[in-house]
Amino acid sequence: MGISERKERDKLEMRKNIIDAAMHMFTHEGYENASIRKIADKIEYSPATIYLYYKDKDELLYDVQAECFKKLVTIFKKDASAAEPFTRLGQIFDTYVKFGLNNPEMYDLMFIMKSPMNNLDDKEIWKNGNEAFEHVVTCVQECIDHQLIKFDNVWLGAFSVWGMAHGLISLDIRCRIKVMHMDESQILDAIHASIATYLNHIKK
Amino acid sequence: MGISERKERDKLEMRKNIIDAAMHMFTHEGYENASIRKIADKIEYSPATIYLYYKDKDELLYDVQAECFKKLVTIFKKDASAAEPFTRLGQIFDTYVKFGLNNPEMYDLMFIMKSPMNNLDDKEIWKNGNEAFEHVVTCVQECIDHQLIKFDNVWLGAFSVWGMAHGLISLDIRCRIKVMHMDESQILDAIHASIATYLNHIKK
DNA sequence: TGGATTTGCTAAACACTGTTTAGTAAATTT
DNA sequence: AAATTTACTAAACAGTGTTTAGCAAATCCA
Repeated sequence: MGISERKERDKLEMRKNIIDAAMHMFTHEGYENASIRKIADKIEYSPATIYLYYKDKDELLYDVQAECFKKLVTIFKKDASAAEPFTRLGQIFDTYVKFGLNNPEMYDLMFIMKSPMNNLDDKEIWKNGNEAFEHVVTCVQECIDHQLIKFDNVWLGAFSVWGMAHGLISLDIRCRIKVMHMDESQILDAIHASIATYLNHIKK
Repeated sequence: MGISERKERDKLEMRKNIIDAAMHMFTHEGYENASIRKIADKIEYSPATIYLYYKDKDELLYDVQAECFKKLVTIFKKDASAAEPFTRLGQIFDTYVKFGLNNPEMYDLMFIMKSPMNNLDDKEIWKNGNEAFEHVVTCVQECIDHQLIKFDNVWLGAFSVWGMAHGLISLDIRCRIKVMHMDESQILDAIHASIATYLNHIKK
């Protein structure tokens, strides 16, 4: 009997429906305005229905986050594909920064907001972020193998690179760069200059 | 007549009262549980009273943030006071990281949360953060003057240093380091190792 | 086919949140 | 002593995430 299979499909379709609505709400109206009620409105169901498919808002946001990471990984594959490892490291940096600045709401959900991480067990690995991070790890590993950067520990290298990029982006997104007398384009220049300088500093 | 002066004092005292209660609530129960109602409860006034002294929650949090920065600057003066600039740069780094990891709620309010920055005009400078940042700037300037680091632009140097430190701390505070198979003490080691490595890389 | 049961969904409520309004009692001024 | 200003609050408004009770429609079993 294919009924239970169809129901399984329906269930997944409904979840997809909810995720899409949430994602749209999120990127077009901002997180503040993406309430369960409004998401429910968008898909023309009652708010309570969402709780039949998701235990709470955090669980839903975790799935939306997964969607965001799919986009980032796709962009990584497209725009950071140079064969030469150090060149690719630079591309990864640029792609990451561009993604963050062009999609602040997504970046927020992926790397800044508390919410979708609340449900994650302390020991559990963060599946959503893992694939994207592996891109960095692989690249850093190749750089080390070819003696292109001043790191010998992969994790340390990948973590440092990520840390620098995230620091710059998140300070900007959360409006903390106002300690300097800079307008928007100057800030952008500063971010890119910082990254270029950093790459220079770790280059062997 | 000293009456209006006393009233001015009373007004300031009340604001101090509110700030202290908010700060306590914030650091002891976390931001999520620091509602206007609970802060009002703590100082034994009605919630509406707080709105006689602050236009909204953001404005209050901005003052609490100021208090947090006072603490950071005090610690900077105490624990990052080496005369030798590059040594001091390392101390600033360590102090900053230690402060962030020991006071995640304060760090959140100072550098991650959207809230207290909402009221700030786009062109307005961020007074709260400025003094602390000037510590970094001064130190980086001295490092450049003595040709101790591979930077020639002060702002770029200070911004990069800050970006790296902030990136590592905020990824940790917001539970994003779960991409690596690490327990808490390993993460701490990774953060310190990243900073030590970074300092090594920018050292001339 | 027809009655029992399960499924999918929702209206309404609960317990919160930040914020505003209308009104009151006390302090101050005239 | 009367008028006015000040300091404060109870109650409401509009919103939030979430739960509960109940209702039709689809499905299952006789």
